[in-house]
Amino acid sequence: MAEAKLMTPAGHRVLAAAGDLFYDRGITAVGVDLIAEHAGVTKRTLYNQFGSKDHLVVAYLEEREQRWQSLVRATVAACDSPVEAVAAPFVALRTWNTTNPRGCAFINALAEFPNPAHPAHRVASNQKLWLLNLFEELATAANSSTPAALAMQLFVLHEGALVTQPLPLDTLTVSADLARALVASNTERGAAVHSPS
Amino acid sequence: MAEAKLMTPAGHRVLAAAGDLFYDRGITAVGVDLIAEHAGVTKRTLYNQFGSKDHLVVAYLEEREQRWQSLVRATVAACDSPVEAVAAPFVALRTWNTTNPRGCAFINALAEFPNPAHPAHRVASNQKLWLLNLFEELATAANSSTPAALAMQLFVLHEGALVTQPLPLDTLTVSADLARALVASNTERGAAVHSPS
DNA sequence: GCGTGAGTTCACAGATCAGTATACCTCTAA
DNA sequence: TTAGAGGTATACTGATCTGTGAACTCACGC
Repeated sequence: MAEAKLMTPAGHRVLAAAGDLFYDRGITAVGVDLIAEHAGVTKRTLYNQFGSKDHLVVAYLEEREQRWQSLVRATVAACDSPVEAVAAPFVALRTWNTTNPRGCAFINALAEFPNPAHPAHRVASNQKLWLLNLFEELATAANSSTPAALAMQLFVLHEGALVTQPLPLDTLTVSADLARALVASNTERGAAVHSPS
Repeated sequence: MAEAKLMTPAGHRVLAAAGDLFYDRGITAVGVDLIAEHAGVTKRTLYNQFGSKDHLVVAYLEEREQRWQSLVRATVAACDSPVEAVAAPFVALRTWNTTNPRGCAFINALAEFPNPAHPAHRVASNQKLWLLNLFEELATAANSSTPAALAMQLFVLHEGALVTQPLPLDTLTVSADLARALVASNTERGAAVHSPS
């Protein structure tokens, strides 16, 4: 991730081309020849920069991870209150979806690499746990009575909205609304629908 | 689907082997040679029975679809009340997960075949819409005030529990509990946390 | 001037992929 | 008895895959 600065111009073009192609068509469906061609670069250069396709896949996922986490953090920082901030990832997701309409790259990577030992699987898995952890931090900061349980609920809602994105349904609005209702009933002293066990 | 009866014994073995391998390792990662070997069958027989790998993939998804829908319907039928039946797919999912611990085959198929024109994409997509439709029917039968909105909420929760299955978390309990709370507040005349728009 | 590193060109290895061809075997039903 | 369906065995095609080898160009900094 910190290697972005010391990456060569051709390396950046390769990573950009790989990003578009992997995300649009799937990782295993895209060959290195196609990536090199789209980057206007020789296959030799690709291998000089990244060593192997697996390493390129990891770089692709880490690049997206960084961009997504930056967006979420900025959205959290822009919130007026800690309570509002708990639902910030849902707001960030709405922004994100406008430029990333083909579902979640990490979920797709988990599907394409079921083996937990595969480096791409680990990156994607860690990304999901990062979000769950963030929800818990935000819930704690908002004085939730049961931050861990609330975080898990929000996490499930978030992933549900993400994974149903390829379908012609507006699930994001549904899940974001429900998330805000859960946050409200779990932080204010109002009547809770459901007190998480 | 109805062709299961007129499938040859070798054909059944092929479909069974393909089912295991596709589900465990991913579809594109498994070649026809491996399937034929695991089925104790010649590649010629595989092609005589299914014509192409794509057709075999479709048969694999349809077989799982049939098994999953049967389980859900049986779970619905075993419920004592219409209100209880609305959450039946979550109960069915708990049973299903004990023998299918590697996530949702349809979500994985959507990730592996992003092209909506691909027959495997269509089968998987239709399966998801079937579940959403079932939720709406169940919600209507339980006298929900807003069955379409409730169904969408339950659907998102269900898919969220499914997609987070590869992670070491018990998201199913969380989403099932929350689902039941939503059903209760949307069918009884109790205080609703949130009235869906 | 001269070396160094980034990039190119292009050929090629070795594997694996989906799918086909040919010839033979065996059981059943007409 | 014989035809045909289901299956086996084996070799093969042609494409595509990841990855490498070796020689070349070019720009920049000492």
